Amino acid sequence: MKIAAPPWIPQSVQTRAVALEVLLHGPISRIDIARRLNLSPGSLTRLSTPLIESGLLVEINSEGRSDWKTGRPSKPLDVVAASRHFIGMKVTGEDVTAVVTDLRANVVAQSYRKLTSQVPDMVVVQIAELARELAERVDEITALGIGIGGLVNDKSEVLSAPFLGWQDVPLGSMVEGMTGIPTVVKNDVIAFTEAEHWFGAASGLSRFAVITLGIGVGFGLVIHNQIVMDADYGLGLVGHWPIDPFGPLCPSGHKGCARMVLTQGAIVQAVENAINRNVNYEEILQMARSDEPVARRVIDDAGRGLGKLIAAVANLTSPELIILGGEGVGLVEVAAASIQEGIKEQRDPKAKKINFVTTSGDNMEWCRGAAVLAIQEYVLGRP
Amino acid sequence: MKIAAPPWIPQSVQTRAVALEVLLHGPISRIDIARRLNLSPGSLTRLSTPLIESGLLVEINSEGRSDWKTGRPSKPLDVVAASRHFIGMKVTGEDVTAVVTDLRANVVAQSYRKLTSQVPDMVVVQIAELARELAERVDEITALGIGIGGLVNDKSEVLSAPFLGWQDVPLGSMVEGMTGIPTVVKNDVIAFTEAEHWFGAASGLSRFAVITLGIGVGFGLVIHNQIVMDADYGLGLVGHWPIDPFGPLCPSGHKGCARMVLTQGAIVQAVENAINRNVNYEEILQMARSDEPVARRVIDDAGRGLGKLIAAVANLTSPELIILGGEGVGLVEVAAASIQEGIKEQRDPKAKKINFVTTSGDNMEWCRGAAVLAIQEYVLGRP
DNA sequence: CGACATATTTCTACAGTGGAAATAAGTATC
DNA sequence: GATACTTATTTCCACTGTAGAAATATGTCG
Repeated sequence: MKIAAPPWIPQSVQTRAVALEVLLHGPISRIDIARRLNLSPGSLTRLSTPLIESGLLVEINSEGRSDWKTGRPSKPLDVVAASRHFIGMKVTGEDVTAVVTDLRANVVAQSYRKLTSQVPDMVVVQIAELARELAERVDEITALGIGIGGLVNDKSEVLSAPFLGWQDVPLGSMVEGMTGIPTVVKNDVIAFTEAEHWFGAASGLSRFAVITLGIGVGFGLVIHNQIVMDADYGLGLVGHWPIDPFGPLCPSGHKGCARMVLTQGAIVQAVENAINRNVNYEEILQMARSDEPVARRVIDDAGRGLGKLIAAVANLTSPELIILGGEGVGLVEVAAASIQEGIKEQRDPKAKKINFVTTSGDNMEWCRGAAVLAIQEYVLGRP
Repeated sequence: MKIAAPPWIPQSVQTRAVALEVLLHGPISRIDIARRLNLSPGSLTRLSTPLIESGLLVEINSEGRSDWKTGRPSKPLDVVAASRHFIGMKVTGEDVTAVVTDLRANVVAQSYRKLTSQVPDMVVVQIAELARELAERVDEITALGIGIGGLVNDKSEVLSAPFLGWQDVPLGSMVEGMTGIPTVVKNDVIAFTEAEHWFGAASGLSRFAVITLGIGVGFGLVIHNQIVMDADYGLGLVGHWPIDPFGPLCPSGHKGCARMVLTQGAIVQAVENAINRNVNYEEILQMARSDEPVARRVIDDAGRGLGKLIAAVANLTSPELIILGGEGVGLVEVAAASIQEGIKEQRDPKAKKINFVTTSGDNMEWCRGAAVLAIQEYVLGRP
């Protein structure tokens, strides 16, 4: 397992800016970079040359330039995505899922480990084993990112992780100590949001929101190109969002809050209570599709609630896009009509239409998000 | 009436940054500016000298430096606030209120005019008269800002202003043409928000929210030091915020939305309906204070609703501060307890306490806000 | 093939920066 | 009151990174 990697070209602020521009905005010509960064063409030659020589960037053939014909064709620059590799891990109360990605967060390997214990020291051992296993599959690993549901401080210390019963666990430094790989730990929803921002549906947007459905309800917000976060981030405040004044009571004494209406657990519970037998989430979605009345009703209630939440987010933060993700995102397709109903209830008809998209709902998305944490740490350096 | 004013020192980006730092963060020593802007002390001498020579900045005596004793005392720099004057106007369906302020948005004169017509051409004539009248009271006017309730495009064109029945009125250029004063027009809540950001309770904060109560319910949001705004801004989307599922029906068919619960008109209406006589808003607040049951109930319902709205804003946007303003802000003191109740209903007890403050509720605040639009336009120049 | 259009490179003058050292202006100590 | 000390500000200089002009590269079009 090789860990060291060529350092990101930290030379000047502008060199970094150029490299970042190429990383985020794909193959792009020098002249376009110059325009985006307000630099002269001459400066761009100066800045890009050492990046190409170092092997981080390459010139590629422009090929199909449909809109332009005349003039010297540009030689777009692109990052050599495979020149660095990163590990991303998602830690839950039961298991650790992990992927290896390249610089553009493309997944090149993955693995999984069931937790045998929730004691921090034991978990760290399993994380380290998993990291070692994955590191064998590529030349070298540059950095490791871990996403975890809970309150995380300063990219390393887990202040509280309810699913693991953790309190004040310096996970980042523990893993770093055991693996030797530079490690960054952050909240899982933040990781997911950053991944969408850099390499996902929100690429290029400066203002968007993320709502994740799964075990809990997560919320991420990017405004003016930066994630919005404070010390409370990770408590899952949006899980308390009141959706149905007559809904089930949550442990905090709230009636019908988001986590009691939108989560997979809540939906399964509601249906099971009514039909008196065990079903799983996917089955419920299927039942709703074929208009089985109980499932249909529960799904529609959730859809309407989600619509109201979407509208609330849109009304307060005006995102260009809302991304719906998480394992429970299957709801969105089945409840499409009731989501629109919910939106309509809370949104001025004169306001512009709310754009939203769903992600695949694949569990690996969380790992990819964690890998993006590592990529960002590597690329942006100490802020 | 003199209009021309010494131009803001637009020389270099950094010179502007220094001037802005002094404008916003009051008397401040060169060394502190250097630290804030990440510049060397030497650079600060270079940058500040021409600003002092031009008369925009002055050295003042440091006087009481309570925390430090030894070393050469600093000579803090301050802007000569009285060196420029600005007009700020708030236009409603019935009247125009206006103030003259200095560079720090301190009010030095004010005036008022009842609108004799709502026809754009006539309104512009009255605005121009008012501007001329105010301009006589100071040496010269640098710029004019107008705040208006509605959708405004590009600092000048009013796309729609329901209270005036306007549609696509190029108010900015009309006023500029008639007065010769550089004019900027924006939404009134944005103006209010910017004023709080630059010179009000949110000075120095990078993330805060504003909720205004009055004829309508307004919402302003600043995140990462920039106002959050899109093309819909000015529609008053937060006025549709659902507060009471059993509340009065609004013209858009929403039940108990914010404007039907929180506005002065809604509160007066609710009380009058119950007691069968005419009362005004201030009387109702007084009645509630002495626990008159109808007023108490209406005020408490509004308070609880406002609390829920405050909590929603806090849950989604994590502001460092929420500022409550507008003519109807008297509600906040009288309904303090029920506001806390409303917050409690929607906020995780583990989340940190929400900070909020109220402004005076003086109508002049809107004008001051409009003046800040003019100040910003002058200081920041074309962006 | 020559005219044209656009991208990229080369070259140069120069503005703006950090950093060291000097200077200024106070307090603390004896 | 002299001296040491502390911090703010200024002076000065070497140097980096920039824009901008001009040259060059490389394609399309007629």
